[in-house]
Amino acid sequence: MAAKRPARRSWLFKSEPGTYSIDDLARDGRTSWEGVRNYQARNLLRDELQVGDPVLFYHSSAKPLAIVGLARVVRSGYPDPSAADPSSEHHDPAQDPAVPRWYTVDLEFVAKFAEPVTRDALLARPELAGMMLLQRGSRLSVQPVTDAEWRCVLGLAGLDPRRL
DNA sequence: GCCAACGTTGGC
DNA sequence: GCCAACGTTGGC
Repeated sequence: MAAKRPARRSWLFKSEPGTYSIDDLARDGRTSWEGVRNYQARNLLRDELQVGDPVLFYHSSAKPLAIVGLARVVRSGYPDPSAADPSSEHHDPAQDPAVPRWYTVDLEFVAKFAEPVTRDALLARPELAGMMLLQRGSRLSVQPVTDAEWRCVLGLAGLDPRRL
């Protein structure tokens, strides 16, 4: 029997495009996802995200609200350097330097959708009714995405999930 | 700009 | 450990 490999999991990252957009990621090619200051998201970044995991990139507080492209995890969780940097707006003065409190991962640009998959389009799909992004009050900025949700979103984007 | 939802903080 | 106050997120 083949050795069991941990299942690859899919994720959704939220970002306000005025802060960091899919175009910024396309330009940079790769970025460190610094500044997450929520323990639930921190736990995912630190413990769950693995190199190679695919990521949906969502624009929040934007027009339109939409999933706008794809990224990939290229470095798994490591201590967020901005937390220990007094000059950073994300500096956490309460963090003990010896005990990192916040974590980040590195993302690589994969694709920008030809047309954004809008929140309205997502809401119109019955099979996405349970998607975390669409639950009221869901504020988590890093969210797990099921395989079925992933396939549905890529279908809405006009992409074949099997070819990625 | 409003406000619901939710997380964090701090007094007790 | 409870819980009220407060701050933030983010859709509308």
